[in-house]
Amino acid sequence: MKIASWNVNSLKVRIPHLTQWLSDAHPDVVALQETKLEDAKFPVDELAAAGYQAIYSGQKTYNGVAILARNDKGFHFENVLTDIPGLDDPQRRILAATIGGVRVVDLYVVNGKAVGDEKYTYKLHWLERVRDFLANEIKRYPKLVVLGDFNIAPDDRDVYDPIAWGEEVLCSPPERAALKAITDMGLHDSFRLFEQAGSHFSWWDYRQGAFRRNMGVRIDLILLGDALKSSARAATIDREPRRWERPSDHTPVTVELDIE
DNA sequence: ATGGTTGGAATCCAA
Repeated sequence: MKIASWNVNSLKVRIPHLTQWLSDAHPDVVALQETKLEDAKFPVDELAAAGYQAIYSGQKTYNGVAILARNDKGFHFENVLTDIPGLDDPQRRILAATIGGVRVVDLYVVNGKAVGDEKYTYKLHWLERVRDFLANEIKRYPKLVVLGDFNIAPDDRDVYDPIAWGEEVLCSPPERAALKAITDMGLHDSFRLFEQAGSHFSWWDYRQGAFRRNMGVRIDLILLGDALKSSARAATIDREPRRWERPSDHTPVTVELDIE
């Protein structure tokens, strides 16, 4: 089973990129973030033509998450959640479903803007609620995958210039501690099961030729529960779509699991 | 220190 995550930064603009990449990479399950589309405008037909069914939780202009699954595998979306139980949040940032026996939780973590900003405070609070939610999810569904745009670089290897970046947003100790509180529950960064070197990034700023200069950060993650860790066969970052015309500022990340 | 780019909306906000 091949599972991917991609922050598309407007699905309306990126439908050609997404359908091209689906055709190239043939993932079984894809978690999307920043669709920026109301549910009524979700491109169900275009994705069906590409061979994928979808669930989605969107809003106008901001945020928005979706999960795609290949039609030819006979997958169904079961036990779908669009909110953290008990958290009343209009921002569409979480979507969970069970697909082929695997629990998939798609997250679009709050960016936070800057350390100390009210959005940063909201980010840390939101991550606490996510941690509590995931503690219950992993009990109920040991075969858990948590993936998406975490808006946190796990450590200095995941930042092009950690000295310059310092303890700014995406790298601040409280954010990294919030991520560690999640991974400490037995949710493993799949990319680091295979690759230990730095300079592997998933997001590059649109400005100043950042992609060409590989000035990026690795903030798009796929976490695997203990029960799936030994099934992992590969974890990759596909830089190719970032080279395409009018790209998202993020590129897709993938994990291959040795399960059907 | 500042500004650089993109998307979606409305001529500014979020990333």
